Amino acid sequence: MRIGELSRKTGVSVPTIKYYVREGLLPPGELTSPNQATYGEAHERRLQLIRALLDVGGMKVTEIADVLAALDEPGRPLHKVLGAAADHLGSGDVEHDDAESAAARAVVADLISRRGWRTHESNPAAADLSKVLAAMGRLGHGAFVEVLDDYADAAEQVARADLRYVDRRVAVEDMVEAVVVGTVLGEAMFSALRRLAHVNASAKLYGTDGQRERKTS
Amino acid sequence: MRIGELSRKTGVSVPTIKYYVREGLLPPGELTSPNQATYGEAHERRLQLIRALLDVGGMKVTEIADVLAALDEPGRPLHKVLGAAADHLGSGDVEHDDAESAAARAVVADLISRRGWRTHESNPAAADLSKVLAAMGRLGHGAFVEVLDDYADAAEQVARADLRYVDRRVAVEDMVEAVVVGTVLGEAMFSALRRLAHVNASAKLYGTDGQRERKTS
DNA sequence: GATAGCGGATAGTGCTGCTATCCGTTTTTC
DNA sequence: GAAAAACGGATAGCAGCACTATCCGCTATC
Repeated sequence: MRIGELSRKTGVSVPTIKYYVREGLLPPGELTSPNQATYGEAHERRLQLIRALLDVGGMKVTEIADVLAALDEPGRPLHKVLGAAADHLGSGDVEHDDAESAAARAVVADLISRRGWRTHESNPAAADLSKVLAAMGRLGHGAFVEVLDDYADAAEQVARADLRYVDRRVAVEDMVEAVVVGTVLGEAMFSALRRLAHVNASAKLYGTDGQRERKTS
Repeated sequence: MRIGELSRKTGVSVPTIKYYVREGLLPPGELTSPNQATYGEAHERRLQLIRALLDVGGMKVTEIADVLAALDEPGRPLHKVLGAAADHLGSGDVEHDDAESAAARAVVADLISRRGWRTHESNPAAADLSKVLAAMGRLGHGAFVEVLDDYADAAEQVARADLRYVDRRVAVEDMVEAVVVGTVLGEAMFSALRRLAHVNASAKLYGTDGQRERKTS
């Protein structure tokens, strides 16, 4: 397959494919002449993965490059791949040093120990959680912690479902990719489901349907 | 309060505050002279909200402008505010017209009817969900639909918790804002919790702790 | 042998979220 | 009451991102 066909099959323009190769997202095609190359199914699949992580997962090109590099490494350390994939899910690195932040960190520490979670406050996700809670506190929505355990229950359920899916994958080769897809696209999936459930729940409560059109900017 | 103090209190630089005013995110200060203005607590709070939606919620400046404009409208139509807030959560508007998309739409329609959700396929969230499922299908992870109901259960639980929190707000004034904060920051909160739960679940299963440091690029 | 497509390289684009600079005025400080 | 700082308002510039356009000399194809 030459680059034009790859472009047609995936819907990604030829210059964009070249760009991905330059950025290390996509391995270059195999050269048959000094200036001719062929691409295989692996390239097609990888392009689909790139577009999914980019369009649906909302990842940045450099983040995707990190994930794919970790994915291609022979001795893939799972936590490295996952870490690269999770980086984009975190909040910005804005540091606050106020009372809200301290209180939020305490709440997170309590949550972790209360639920017996085998993790530590040094986990980036814990820091992100603190940031969210601190921001809520600053906005006068500190009472949101009252539903924290409901959220945690739901998160545990989703995590169990993710593991169940990954565990079902027989080949270890596919497993790492399954984890990445599950983590990144699963996030988008839950987000959409949450909005649907939200509409449903408020329809039941208030009798409105909450339908609307997508903004067409 | 003059702009310098507002800047010091919120940690937002003076030029950035001016920029937010220009973009309509923040109302201008009250003029005391042709070129002097004062700001009140409302400005301080609004700035905190802007920073939270921007840094933690990952919203764009124009999206925040839409949300805040809807929030300031006298006869706030809740679904309009929510819609503006939800726009940023959607996936890109990339249209595919393949078999995967059709199958995904069917799965979504089935899910909605099976769960008796009071919504319709025309809901943007339903379209987003279809896009996610279609992308998974294209990647050979179509089997992920097997955990769709676990996700939906969790989403329902989170939606119920959100409504419970919002319902607790006595003043209707604060309610709309509570919905926005709950929707946008709640998303970030769940994301962090999911990652924590993920680490915990895989630690229980595989005995690893999955700890890692945040990339410092 | 013409024409289309190719690989590789470099430069440019549109958008986003600020940041820098300037102006003339006002407030503060000494 | 003079110097310095801060201010409001306007315009211009910047860095990062995800491409996109153009050009080159070469190659596959009709």
